Amino acid sequence: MDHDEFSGALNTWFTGSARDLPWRKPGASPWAVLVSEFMLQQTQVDRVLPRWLEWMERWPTPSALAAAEPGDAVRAWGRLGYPRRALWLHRAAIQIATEHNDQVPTSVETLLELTGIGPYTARAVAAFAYGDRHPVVDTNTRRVIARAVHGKAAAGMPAAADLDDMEALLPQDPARAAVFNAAAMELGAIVCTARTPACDSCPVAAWCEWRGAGYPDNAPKKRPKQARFEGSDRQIRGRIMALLRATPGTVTTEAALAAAADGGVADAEQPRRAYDSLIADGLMIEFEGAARLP
DNA sequence: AAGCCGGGGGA
DNA sequence: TCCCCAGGCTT
Repeated sequence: MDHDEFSGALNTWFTGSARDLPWRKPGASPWAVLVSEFMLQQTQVDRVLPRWLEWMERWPTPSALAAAEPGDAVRAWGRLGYPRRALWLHRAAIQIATEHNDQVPTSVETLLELTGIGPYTARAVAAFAYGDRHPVVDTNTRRVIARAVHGKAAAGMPAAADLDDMEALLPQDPARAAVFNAAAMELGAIVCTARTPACDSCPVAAWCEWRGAGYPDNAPKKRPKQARFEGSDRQIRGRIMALLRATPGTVTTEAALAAAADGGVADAEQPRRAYDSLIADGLMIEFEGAARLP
C-alpha cells in the first residue's frame, strides 16, 4: 500500500465529511480537548456533546474545576457512565493547576502521569491539542488498521503492534498527521463500523486488504465480552449514584441501600457490596449513618 | 492478561 | 437479546 495515497485519500474525505464537533475547532483549548477525551472514553459522541458544552461553560480552565468540590464534578457528569472518570478528571485538574501552572502538559510522558490518562488519551491530547506527531489509536483506528492493513475482519493485534502500524501510516508532516489520526478514528466511527461497515462509501476502499480478500470472516479473537449489565453490581452502583446526584446534601445509608435494591437484585449482599465499593472508590463519603457525594 | 467499572443505542 | 462504544485501573 502507498501510504501517501492512503493518508491523502483519507484526509481529503475527512476534510469534507467529518462531523462538526466543537472540541475539534481551531479555537478549542487544550483543556477543552482533554475534557472531551475523558468524556469520550467508552461513551459515544452524541451523548457527550451536551455534557461537554455545560462543563466548558462552567469550568473553562483546569483551575476552575480544581476549585470545585469533586462531588460537583460527579453530579455534573450526569449519566455519562463510569463516574470514576469524573473523579479522575477532577484530580487531573488539580494536578494541572498545582503542578503545571494551570497549563495542560504537552508531552505524552507527562500527560501519562495524570490521573485517568492512559496511552490513548495522552497521545490524543498531544496530537489534537498541540499538533504533535504521535500515533493515536482507539478502538475505531484499531478496526480500520485490522481491515485495511491486515485484511482481518476485526481488531485483534496487540496494542503495541497497532501503535507501530499507525506510526508507519502516519504522514511525516505533523499537521497532516494530526488530521490523519482524527480521520482514521472518524472513518471507523461512521463508515468502517463494527457491525455493518459502509464499504460502498469508503474513501479508502481501493486500498483495503479486507475488501481485496473478499471480506473473509477471519476475526482473530473475540474480545472478552463484558458481563451483562442487568443484575450486575455496576447496575446497582448506578442506582445509588443516581440517588446521590438527585439529592442535595446527604441521604441516609438506609435510603441508599433501599435505592440500590429498588428494581431487584441478583443476591442479597449486592446493595451493601455496591455501597461499600462506592465508598472505596471515593465516589461516596459516609458519616453518621448517612452518605453524600465527596 | 483478565476482570471490573455505566449506560445507552442499534441491529 | 446481544454487541458495541474516542479506555483506564487494579489484581
